[in-house]
Formats: sequence, C-alpha cells, structure tokens
Amino acid sequence: MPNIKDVAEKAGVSIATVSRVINDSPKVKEKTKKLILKAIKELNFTPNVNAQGLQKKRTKTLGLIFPDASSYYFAEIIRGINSYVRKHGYQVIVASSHDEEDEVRTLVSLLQSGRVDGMVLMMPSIQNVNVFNLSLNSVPVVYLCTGIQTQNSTRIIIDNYKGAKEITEHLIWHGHSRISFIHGAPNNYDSQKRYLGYIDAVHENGLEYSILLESHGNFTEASGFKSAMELLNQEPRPTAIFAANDAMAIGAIEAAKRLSLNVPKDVAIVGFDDISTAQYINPALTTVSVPVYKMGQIVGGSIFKQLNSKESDQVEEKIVIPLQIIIRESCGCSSQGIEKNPNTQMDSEVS
Amino acid sequence: MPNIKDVAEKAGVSIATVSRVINDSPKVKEKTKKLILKAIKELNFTPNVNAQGLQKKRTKTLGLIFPDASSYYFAEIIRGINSYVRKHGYQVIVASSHDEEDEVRTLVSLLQSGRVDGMVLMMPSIQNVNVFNLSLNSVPVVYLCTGIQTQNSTRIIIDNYKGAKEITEHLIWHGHSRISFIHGAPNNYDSQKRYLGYIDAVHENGLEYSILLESHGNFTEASGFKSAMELLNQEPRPTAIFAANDAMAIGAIEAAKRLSLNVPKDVAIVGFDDISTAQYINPALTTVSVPVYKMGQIVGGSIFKQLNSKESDQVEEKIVIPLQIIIRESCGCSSQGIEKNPNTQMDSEVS
DNA sequence: TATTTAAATGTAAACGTTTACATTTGATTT
DNA sequence: AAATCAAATGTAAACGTTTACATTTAAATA
Repeated sequence: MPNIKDVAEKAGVSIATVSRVINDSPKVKEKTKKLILKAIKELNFTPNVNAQGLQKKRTKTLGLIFPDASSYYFAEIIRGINSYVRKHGYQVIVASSHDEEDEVRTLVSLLQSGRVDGMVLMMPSIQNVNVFNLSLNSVPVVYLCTGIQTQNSTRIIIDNYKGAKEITEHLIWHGHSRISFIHGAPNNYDSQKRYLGYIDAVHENGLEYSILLESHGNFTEASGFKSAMELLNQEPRPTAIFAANDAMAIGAIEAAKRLSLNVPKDVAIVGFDDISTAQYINPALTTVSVPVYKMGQIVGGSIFKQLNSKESDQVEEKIVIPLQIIIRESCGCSSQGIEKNPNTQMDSEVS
Repeated sequence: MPNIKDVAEKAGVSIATVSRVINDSPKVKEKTKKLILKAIKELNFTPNVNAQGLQKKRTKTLGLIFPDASSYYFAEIIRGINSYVRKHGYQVIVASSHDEEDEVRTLVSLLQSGRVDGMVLMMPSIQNVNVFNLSLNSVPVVYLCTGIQTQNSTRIIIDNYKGAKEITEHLIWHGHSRISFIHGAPNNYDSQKRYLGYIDAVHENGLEYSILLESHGNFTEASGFKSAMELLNQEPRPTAIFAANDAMAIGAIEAAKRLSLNVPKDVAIVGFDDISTAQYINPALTTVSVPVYKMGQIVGGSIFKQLNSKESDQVEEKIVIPLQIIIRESCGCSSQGIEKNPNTQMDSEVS
C-alpha cells in the first residue's frame, strides 16, 4: 500500500507539500499540485486514516448508540443521520445493544479511544442519567429522546405531548368516552410524555377516568396484545385504545380480532410512530407520524454545528420536532378518507 | 485525555510494560501487572485506537457496503453481522448508497485508508464485477448474493432457485396453470435465480408458458403494483402471480384490490423474502423466508475465519443458505393453516 | 544590480502506540 | 562467590500523517 512518501518521491517534492495538497491548503503552486495529484492517482494512494486521526484528532467518524438498530423506527433515523454526514465525508459507527451495561462500555470506549469525533445517544430510559456526565465533556454529543438536559449538549426530542393529546382528542371527537392507554416500557421518556398528552386530553374534556383504563406494556407487539386482552375483558369495556406505539397498537388489533370484536366499530385503536406496517394492517392504523428520516438530518446538522464551534461557545440547545397525526381506518374514520402519509418514505426493497 | 505515558509514570514502569499489559502479553510479573491495571483504572485510560491501528494495522472495524441499510431485509442482516462481531470486540461501519459510483468510492477509500480490517459487500447487481478485483487483494472480503466468484474470497448466497421452484410448485399444486412472474431489478442476481426456479417448475410440470406471463419490476411496491396491473388486465388473466420479492407482491395485492379481484380466489399472489409486513397484510402473504439474521452470523464467522488465516491459505468458499417456504393465505391456503414463521424474530419497538 | 518581500517548499518534531532488541534482575548451578 | 540462565523490564525505532518553523525561490522594488 503506497504512502505519502512514495507519492512525494514520485512527484519529486517533499511529503509536506503532498500533505498540503491532500488537505487542500491554498499555498501550493498550481503546477506542483497537478504533479502531485497525478502521482496520487497513478499510485492509487489514499491517506491512512489512522495516521491522520492520530495527528489531527479527527477521525471523521460519528458514533451512534441505539437501543436497537434494526427496528424500522431506529433504522430510519440512522439512515437520515448517515445520509447527512456522508455528504461531509463522515462515516458512522452504530452500536446497538439492549444491554445497558454493554452500551455504556461501548460508549466510553468509543469516545475515549478516539475512534469517533462525536456521538449520538438514543437512550429513552431515564435511569441512565448518571452515565452521561461521565467525562463526555470533550466530545460533541446529541441526546435523542431523553428527558434530562445535560449541560453543554444538544437535546433533540419529538413533540410527544402534542401528538398524543391531538390523537386522543380525535378519539373524543369520534364520541369515545372510555379511552384506554397502553404504556410503553417503564421509565421511557417518550411513553411518559405521550401519557401526559393523553391524560390532559381526557381531563380537559371531562371524560370518565379510572386507573383501570391504563395498562402497561413494553413497546412490543406481544405486550400490546396482552395489555389489550386484559383491557377488553373488563366490564364495561373501553370503547377506544391508545397504545404508546404502533407495534403495541398492532398487537391490540390482533387481540380485538381474537375476541371477535370489530375494529373500529366495537373498539377503536390508535398508535404512535407511523411505522411502515401501520398502513398495511387491516384496518389501517390511525397514528401519529414521527418524521424519522428528517429527524436524522437534524441530528447530523446539530453535531456538525458543535464540531465546528469553538470550545468557548456553550452549545446548549433543545430542539423539538413537530409531529402530525395520520387519520386512517382504525379510529373509525371511513376508509374513503385514507391518505398516504407524506412523511413516510417507502424504501425500495432490493432483495 | 490520559495516554500510555501517564499510566507508565503513575505505575512507575516503562510504557513498554504498560503496552504488554494492554495486549495481555504473558511476560509481565503478576505484581507489576496489578500495579499497572490499577493505574489504568485510576486514570480512566483507554488506548488510542488510531495509534494502535497505525502500528498494528488492525482497526477492529469491519466495513459493510449495502445498497440500502434501512430496509428491513438489509437491516436484519446487518444486525446479525453486528451482533456476531461485537462479541469479538469489533465495530461495524455501514455504507449504504443507492448510487453505485458513490458505493465504489466509499469501498475503495474505506479499504485503502486502513479504516477497516475486512469488508462485506452486498451488491446484487452483476455489472459491478469489474469493480471488485480492484486491488482488494489484501483485505478479507465476503460477497453477499452475487453471481460472480472472485478468486480468494468467500461468497455467501441464498438458495433462491430451490425456494422459487418450491413456491411455484405450491401454486401448481393449488391447480394454477397460468402463473405470472414479476422480475426484480434488471441484472439482479437474486431475481435471476428466482426466475430460473420459476421457469423450471413451470416447464417440468408442463404448464402453459408465454412471455406475456412475465413482467419487469424493480423490487419496489410501486413497480409491483404497476406490473400486476398490466398482467391482470390481460385476457386471459393469469390465475396466479409470483413476485420476485415481497414488496412487489404487496404492490400486486393492492393492484388486485384496485381491480376488484379477490386474492386468492380470483388471483393467487406470492412473494419472496418474508419481510415483517408479509404477515400483516390482508390476505397474509405466502412467501419464501430468508433467514436474514442467521445469515449475518454466518457472514461474521466467515470474515473472522479469513482474518485469522495466514496469507498462504487460499480461502475460496461458497456457502449456500437454505430457505423455507411459508404458507399463509395469499396462495389460497385457508387462514386456518397460518403459522407464525419461526425465522422471523420480532423486534421490540422502543419508540 | 542589489535589496526587499511574498510565495512556495522543505525539515523535523509530534501524535500514541507496538515490538525487536538490549539490559537488568534475581534465582539457580557450579 | 562466581558463573549461568531465564524472566522481567526498558530503550528506541517504527507506523503515516500534519504543521510550526526554517529555508529557498522568484518576483517586485529601489
């Protein structure tokens, strides 16, 4: 593998000049630059990133820590981030693990070992707070969907409260009065905010409320199924269910079917996220759309802003991303009214 | 950020000894080792990966190049690879781009710049062949789902032919005689093999065949819709459609609905891949399941095998992964017979 | 032509490790 | 006590860049 010295020799210059060309410094004569570029091409030379990283303390790599990189929801955010940073010559390392301790280890080692220039942390469970302040000071970090505000870092969240409130109000508009809520994982930031939106809509509209209307899942389809089973076997039955995410809503729909209840006639069911499956299940799911891809772009932009700011500028920012409710069939609106959600970009599936 | 020198000073030894501890060389006295470990912990030291990479020429990072990292199909493979290599202390860089030229650039630069120790290439379009031999010689490479066999590299493919033949025969078993095929993207390896399975099943069973039964899509739902529209408007109509992947099959089902045709009564429709949506659409899709996650594990294993083999051992391997057909409703089997596909692992969706 | 000045290039140290080789240490044998 | 040897540790070069500083080159001015 050729190195900078080979290029220098071939072009008949010193390695410093070659380096200047690589980093396109303005102070190289056009003629020598051409010469060096030619040598680079002929030798098929690419600068060694380890050596560059060692010197410049910039690796052009970002670390992403996600609970799970393969679910549609996260994959889409990652895609957004990736597409954005790639334009700036950055690569992305994704560490996904359900195991919290493992996550922390990875995080710390990625950061401290100088492997990444910045970090995106998606850790919706609130307990982790203490972990964060763990000497991340020197590296730009963006927190995604967490309740805590750490100092000197950016936090990007979605408008869970408003989305949840609006979709609950939509159910109320349909005439529902006994509306259930299925919680997501315990301590999950998004779930908690969604609950707040739900409960406020219920109270502000003077609806019947009881703790019996609530059930606790963990964001999986299976937990949605189980929760809905319990809720729907109560007497009187709730007339509508709002699940804290789509996967649980889908599980709830299955439960209703199992109990021979018609959705939405016997029970309306709505979710949150607008995952791709939402539009395919029967009935099509009414939900709140999270612009995941766009979110990724915003994250990327924020990291670079921090990367390019001086030490002195304290970047402490909170960005709230607005959401949009998507009316389909499962709330009781007729299927006539279905519209494709403009925020959901279909991926080509190349198998 | 503390470096190896700081640790050495604190422990009262030379940096060489510290290095030996880091790389757990056997020739360090137990007592000094303890001392050094203590210093490392107290200073919260992590070796700089750039310096290590520069010296050792190993970065403990693998590069993955995929056409698209966010589709369920690919994301799942990536997840499999990641989970496997993480156990060996490796990280993964995923470069996904639809733009071929961009892909090539990324590939070459990742490899040459010493950023990765090995590479997984998923490039199902056959034209790219020439790109591959481009001096990848020194780095282990695994090719996924490509027709070409490059020398001294491993190639992992799925048993497209058998899967396609079996599912076609299943349609024939249902009594269908005019069976259409919707091709995937032009030049796509998987699509071509699936077509071969289809055509052999058709011929071996003495079925009617005409070029009019074929249509060409590009793996997207939209293209499946369009292709099915054309096919179903013909006279006589095909009684069954086999789409080269699930996304197109789903598009085809939509098309049938649009034409007020009942699936599977008026036209049976089957796909390939078993993406997660397949079980949710109505009717649930009969398809061929690709064990994507497991596939990722196999890929990871293969890379390490190469990484740990001496230059001299020529690794030239071809691994074929068996598939399984999943009978649901869209082929005409009653919904009674639906079984959850054991290969499809539901992800928890933490929003 | 000699002098000044700016532009272009070169020299060498630094980044943080690993490792071949040299040296020290301390136990074992004579 | 001296000699031998193995084990433990240290020294210093190397990995491939970048960049502050020094030097050369060539153009502009006196």
